[in-house]
Amino acid sequence: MSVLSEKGNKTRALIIETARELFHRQGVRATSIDQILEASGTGKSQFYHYFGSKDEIVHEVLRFYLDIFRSGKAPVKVQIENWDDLESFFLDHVKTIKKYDYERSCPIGSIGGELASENENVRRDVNLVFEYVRDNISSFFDELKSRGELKESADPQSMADFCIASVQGALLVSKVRKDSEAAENTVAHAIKHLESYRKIRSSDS
Amino acid sequence: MSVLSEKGNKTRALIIETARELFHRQGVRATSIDQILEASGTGKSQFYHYFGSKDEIVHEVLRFYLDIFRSGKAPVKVQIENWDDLESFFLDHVKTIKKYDYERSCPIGSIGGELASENENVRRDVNLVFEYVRDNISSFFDELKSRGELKESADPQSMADFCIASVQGALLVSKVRKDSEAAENTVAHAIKHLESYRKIRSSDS
Amino acid sequence: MSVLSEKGNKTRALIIETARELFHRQGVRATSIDQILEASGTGKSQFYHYFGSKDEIVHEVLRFYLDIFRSGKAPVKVQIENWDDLESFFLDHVKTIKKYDYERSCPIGSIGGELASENENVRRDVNLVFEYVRDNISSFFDELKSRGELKESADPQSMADFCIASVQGALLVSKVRKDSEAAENTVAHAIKHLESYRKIRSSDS
Amino acid sequence: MSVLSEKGNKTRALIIETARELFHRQGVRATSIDQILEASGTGKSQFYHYFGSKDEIVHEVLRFYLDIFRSGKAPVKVQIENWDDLESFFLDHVKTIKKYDYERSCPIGSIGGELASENENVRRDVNLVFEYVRDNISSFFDELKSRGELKESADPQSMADFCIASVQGALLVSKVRKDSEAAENTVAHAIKHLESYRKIRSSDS
DNA sequence: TATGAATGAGGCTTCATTCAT
DNA sequence: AATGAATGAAGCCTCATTCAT
Repeated sequence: MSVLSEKGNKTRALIIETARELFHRQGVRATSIDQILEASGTGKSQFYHYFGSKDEIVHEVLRFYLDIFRSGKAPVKVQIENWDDLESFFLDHVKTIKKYDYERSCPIGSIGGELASENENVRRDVNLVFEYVRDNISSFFDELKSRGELKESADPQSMADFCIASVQGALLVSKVRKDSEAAENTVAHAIKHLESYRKIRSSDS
Repeated sequence: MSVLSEKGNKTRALIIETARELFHRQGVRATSIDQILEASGTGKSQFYHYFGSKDEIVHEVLRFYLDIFRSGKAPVKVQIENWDDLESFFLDHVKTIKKYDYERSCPIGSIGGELASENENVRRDVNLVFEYVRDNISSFFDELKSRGELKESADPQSMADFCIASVQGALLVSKVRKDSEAAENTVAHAIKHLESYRKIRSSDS
Repeated sequence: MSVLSEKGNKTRALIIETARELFHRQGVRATSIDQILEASGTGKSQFYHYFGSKDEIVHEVLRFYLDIFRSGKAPVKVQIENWDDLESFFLDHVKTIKKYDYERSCPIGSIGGELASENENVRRDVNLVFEYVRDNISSFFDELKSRGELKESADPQSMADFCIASVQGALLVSKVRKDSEAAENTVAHAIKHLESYRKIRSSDS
Repeated sequence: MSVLSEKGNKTRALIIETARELFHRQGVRATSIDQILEASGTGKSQFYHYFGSKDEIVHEVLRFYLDIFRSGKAPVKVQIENWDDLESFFLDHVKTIKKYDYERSCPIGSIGGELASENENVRRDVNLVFEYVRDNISSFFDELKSRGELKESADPQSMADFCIASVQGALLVSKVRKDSEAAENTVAHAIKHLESYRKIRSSDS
């Protein structure tokens, strides 16, 4: 069911995983196909046996991200059910890039930043992921609102947009700064802002 | 005083300006030196006469951005003196990318996103610009605070980080979405959040 | 008896037929084995089960052509028995390429043109077909001559050479021109020339 | 004025000449760019300094042929002024391929045969050369006719088509046969046929 | 007999950079 | 200060063929 097991093929999955890691570490354009194959220990033209082009593997990588978000296997859970989940959404993003010593930003957003202007398909793929996340977050706010736990002025969609953009910005700036400070500050502000829309503060948050 | 007039050389300035535009439109790696030269109508080795390498022109482009921020000639003013200026800081960013039909994000942040991981010098150059902007914004909050116009809980530095990150995120997401909505929503929330730190609302805001 | 039924194998026949069509449409070098397999719906190593190499399938395709000429199943009959047959030989060639909108030339001659210089076996295979056709045509002229229906100056072999070459040239030029005019003009002249060797004009021509 | 001196560049001319020779010897697809560069002693990427693609050098080679026909520097003169010239047109073609031991056919026609179906630009380029030759030949017949030296039934255009096609066919078949016989027979017949349209036979033919 | 994964050479093209003039 | 030819490494991709199952 997952992208990787779709053809039950290990090599294919290995190539995707290797590409994903390299794209995240150094960007798509900075990653050559030879590099992917060398890093994955795969022979030269296996790549084109499984993927028609470099574009296609970018597509597969983005599909992979959408997939792990959907299945909840991503390092950041996007199925937000309570304020704790929302806070984790922000904090886990920061925690994740900490693993890479703040030398990387969001693997999805960075692909978008690099390629959206030159490749419409990639732009759409990235957007699909963003939309999935946004829909999940905005559903949470919808839910809250319908339960009367959010101020009337709160607009779920716009708040979800704010969540995604502030996280993207936080990660991008932390990469440029090579430290966590800006990211931590940013998400702290974001969380505080969102909570300002709460009407009643439940004890579980 | 400006980077472009430094050597009183028009060709050099033209190359920088052309490179800047192309880097913004399609990214640094996607822009070849040949393309810069063709677009600027300059000959092949003009480039290597003025710039030692491609890295160097990236450096010059980033220096240019720092320069126009310093001289106030940038499309977005970063010398914030009042709440209107702060609001303009956000709105002008959105207004600026509207000119490009939301097909571009921040020209500085995008260079950082693309190259910070592979080129430490570029990372530092981008960071220099971010720091300049952050210092200006945080000075404004410092000033407010010293005048007692900001709540005690307000932390100027962290608020400035939030400003930069949310703008970067807003522009990145708008590029992926290819529309203004996410960016507008994001900056609206950001502005609202920052204003929540105001103690007294002056009539000029 | 036919090449295709030799092993009673449908897959093998299908591959040959598909290759034949693709070679005719786009040339041998322009046709990859993968393309043949995809077009024929056969698996990758089916090919190497039946054929040892790409060269071998070219050989089989040429054998196929020789085969259909021998069995009279070719779109052009080369067993010439009277002047009508000879005229048909020319006209049917033109009629045949008309089906392909004059975008192809002779499937046999074009393989020769493409590969004769680099592959001696192919050259011989093509030549075998040409010889078969020439022998048939020259037999007709021999027959006529022995019946006293041809002028003394007529040389059957040389006339047969002329037949083949003028047809090959007509088809090649029509492909380059992408219309029938040159081909029609050429074969009309060829026919007229050949008939100039007739001594008595029978009513059936 | 010639294609080769157009940019006054020796390397460029050398590449074209080398490509031309290799295309004639082994075909366009069988000739790699590396091979052209190695044979011409040129560095690897000089090719792309002068030519945008492999297609472009095919174009240049065909332009070269048109050029030498126009300037009369081709091994075969196409500016036909009398019957001797016409006869030479046929015989010189055969003489020319004799130099290559009948292992090549017409360098122009063979490019057409190989690429006309897949590359419309090449088809047009080849056709341009064919048209130039045809126009020259048909002008000769026109001239004859206007002088009353050709039978009324003679159609200059169609006769010119016949000339080109029979030569193309003669050369193609001689390559497949690897000897001169078929070509010599074919052109002899062609010449004889064309002369059958003469009204008065001058002594100089 | 059949499947498709694996191999590796080589093809076309792009690129940053250097050199000669 | 200026021109553009030359260089060579590397990038993306295609191909014929072999191997393991």
